[in-house]
Amino acid sequence: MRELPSAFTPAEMEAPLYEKWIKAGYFTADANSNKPPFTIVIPPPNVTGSLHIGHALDHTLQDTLTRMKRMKGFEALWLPGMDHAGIATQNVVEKQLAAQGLSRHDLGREEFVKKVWSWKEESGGAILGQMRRLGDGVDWTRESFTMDEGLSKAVLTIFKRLYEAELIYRAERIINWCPRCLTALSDIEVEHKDIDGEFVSIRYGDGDTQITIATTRPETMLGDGAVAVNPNDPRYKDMIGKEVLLPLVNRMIPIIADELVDADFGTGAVKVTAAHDPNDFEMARRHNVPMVKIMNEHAVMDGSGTEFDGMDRFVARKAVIEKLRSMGRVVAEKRPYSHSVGHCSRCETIVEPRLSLQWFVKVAPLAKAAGDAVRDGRVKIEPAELAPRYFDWVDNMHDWCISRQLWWGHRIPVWYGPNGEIVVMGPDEVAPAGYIQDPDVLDTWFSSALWPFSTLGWPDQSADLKKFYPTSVLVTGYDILFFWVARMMIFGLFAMDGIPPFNVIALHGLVRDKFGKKMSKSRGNTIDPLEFMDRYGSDALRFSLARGANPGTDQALAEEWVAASRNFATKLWNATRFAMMNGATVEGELPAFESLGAIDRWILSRLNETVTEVDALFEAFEFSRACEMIYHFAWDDLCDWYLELSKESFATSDAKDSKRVLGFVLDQLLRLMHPVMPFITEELWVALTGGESLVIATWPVAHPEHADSHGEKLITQVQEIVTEVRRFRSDQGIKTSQRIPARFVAPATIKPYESAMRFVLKLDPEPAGFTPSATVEIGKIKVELDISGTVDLVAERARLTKDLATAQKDLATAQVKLTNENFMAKAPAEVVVEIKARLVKTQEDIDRITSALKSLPQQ
RNA sequence: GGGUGCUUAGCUCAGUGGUAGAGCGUCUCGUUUACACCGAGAAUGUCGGGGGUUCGAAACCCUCAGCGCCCA
Repeated sequence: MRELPSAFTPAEMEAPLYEKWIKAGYFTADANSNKPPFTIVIPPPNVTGSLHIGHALDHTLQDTLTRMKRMKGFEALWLPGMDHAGIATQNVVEKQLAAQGLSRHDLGREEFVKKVWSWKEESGGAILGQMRRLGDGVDWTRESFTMDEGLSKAVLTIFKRLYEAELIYRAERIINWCPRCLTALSDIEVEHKDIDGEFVSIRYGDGDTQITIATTRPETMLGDGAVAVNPNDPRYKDMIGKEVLLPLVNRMIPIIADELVDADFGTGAVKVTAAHDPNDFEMARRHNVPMVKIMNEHAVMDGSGTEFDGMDRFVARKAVIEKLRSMGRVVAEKRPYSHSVGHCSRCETIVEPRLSLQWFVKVAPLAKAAGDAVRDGRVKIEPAELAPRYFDWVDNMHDWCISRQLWWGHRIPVWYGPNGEIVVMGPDEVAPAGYIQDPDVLDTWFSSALWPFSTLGWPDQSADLKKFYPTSVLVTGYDILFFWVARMMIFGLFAMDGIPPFNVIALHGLVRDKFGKKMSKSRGNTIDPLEFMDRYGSDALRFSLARGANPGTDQALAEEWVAASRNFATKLWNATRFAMMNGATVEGELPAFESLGAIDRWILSRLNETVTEVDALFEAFEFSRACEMIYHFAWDDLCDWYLELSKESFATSDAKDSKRVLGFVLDQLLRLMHPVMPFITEELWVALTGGESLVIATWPVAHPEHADSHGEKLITQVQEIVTEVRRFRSDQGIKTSQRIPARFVAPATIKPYESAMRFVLKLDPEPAGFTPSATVEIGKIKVELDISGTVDLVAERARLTKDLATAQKDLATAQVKLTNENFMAKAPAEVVVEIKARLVKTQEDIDRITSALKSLPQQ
């Protein structure tokens, strides 16, 4: 057993501990072991990203589960890695090039991709180092990257299989286009935000045939192919089938009828711009309306054949309105008009719906399977209340646009022949000579969706895949339920013959600021987890996050709370140090439970309850409640009561049994806390036990034979006595350090703990001729005190009066119930018994306090 | 507009039928040899409003109000 330094210093102690674990290879999983597997794949962070507070939470929970399962004897694998983040990464490197006045086209595709790889090697993956600081017990030997050779092979394999199953197709559709990133986006890469726009009513047509449409995007009228009204709208019934003049363009366009048009919205007539709006596109397909493109890829007006060509879309909007106004065709203008507009989730640019030829995944049949896996219970969503959100998403999923007009990513494995042939190449297949590969790459999430099995070696039937698939649990924020989770489910079920990629989806919430506000750069209320780790240690940050993590709900985080967790760590440190100084030991058998004193039995009983509860709570992903229990056991039960009540025996006897009990309790507590606070517990446990490492120690097991309700009641009484005497002392203004002669008048059951109580309360034995000047009564127990000087009668009267009022209130509540016939007739017997007991006790209290008040000397 | 959640102590949140809880903060006292990153004591709530079910409601139902999130 070695001596503990006087304080825990995270900055010095954490990094070497992590090194120790890595060197020992504790986190390296063995696919050939005969232990049952426990697998978590990390939701892959972005290669350009760094650790933010949301990661810190997500990782803390995953690490907690993995470490606990490892201690429980599972072959635990927590697999780390990153995704290649197509747009984000390409943006980073293009920015660097731009600084030198270059574009990616100056380099050419091959050179540019090389450049991205070297960026990745030099500056990518900052988050990996930060994960080490957090203490993530991941298996670095299995670190994966979506662009790795093996994972790329998985991408080619599944693409080909999906294509052959006719679940991937190419078509010209309206997609979300980012005019800045110059690529298509999927629906989930678009964020809808309300903006202050305008709503303009424009008169189309002349003479007899006139109709007023209303729009938020006047500039797109240059591409209109029709005007649509609801077929049941009496205002326009007669106009259906007629043609009106499209102003500015001077083209005649038809008036069509479609159910999609909401007669109550705007003027009830809408323009149909098939090539620039998804709803219009649908209507146009039904009615054979021509699709006129009037913008180029930069969202600059192009091909309209009007004076507006060459203008940016927003410049053109103003110009078009101005021109129409001058023609007297603007009937109404509403400004500002708040409406929802899609923005590129990467660069915030307003997305342009654009008609273009892209590759899609046909998701309906796949999504149905993903929904069913949860519906029929093969996959559990925790908390279950969030399942409806999942269903809502998978049951209404649109086809997924997977092609991206980027260079960084998995290039679409499709080759086009000279006569329009299309061939799809799997891994190791070579396209026929003269064929040209599709220039686009796949959506990053296409490869992320394979993560739970591509990282384990799929499509090869590897040992890892056999041992560790399906993964045990996916831990992630509910905010990305749609992003990765649904897609991993879809592809996992397809690729792995119907076996879902995880058994449980455990969802947590977002970390918010101390007032519960969402963190954002613009608000300036973001929290940097690295700063908090610097200041308070990783354990403190982890404990704060885990303690706040109620399933599926957001949590607030404040610096003061992380400081409080650090204080808790320090408390634990000092308690262990104190225990070791007093000879706490883990050597030898634990003494027979029945032979122990009530204080020792009590702490063992409390430990048993804590172990049982904490284990169940962690298993149920109830991190907050588990941490809460640990906190109260360690601080209240162990430090405030057990250690305090034991001090007297440690000081005056060899306390052999207590030393062994204390050693046992601390040993078990440190094991229990290790998954959440790995660093400090490791340091303490090794010092206390001389063991190799907590990482590979066994998880505490419950000791039902230690459950001791009688002992617990006894100590509860002891606690009441101590608290009441302290309260008396405080009310009387007696310093805690002042010793007071006292006499205990207590039943035999309490007698054995009198000396411990005297020690805690600084009460001296009564001298000869002891005359008490005050009495503190707790039920039938009396503590008579001889305080030097006079008793503060005012304070004493106040104390007793307050107690009397409380007792009288309790008595009244009990009486009301017991005189209620309905209550007596209908309430369960055990409740009635309880209330009756309460009545008796409060009545006794009242009698006792009343007489104490009477016997108090008058001023 | 559709869906969904929330409203409990100054702040952030637990608490799914039997006398309202925690952490942080606040107030008072205290250098008692583990710990001042500490100890002891204290104060603080018509559980958003209204109605209902029940012997009994913070909890279950209805309704109103306010706030939030997701989707469109």
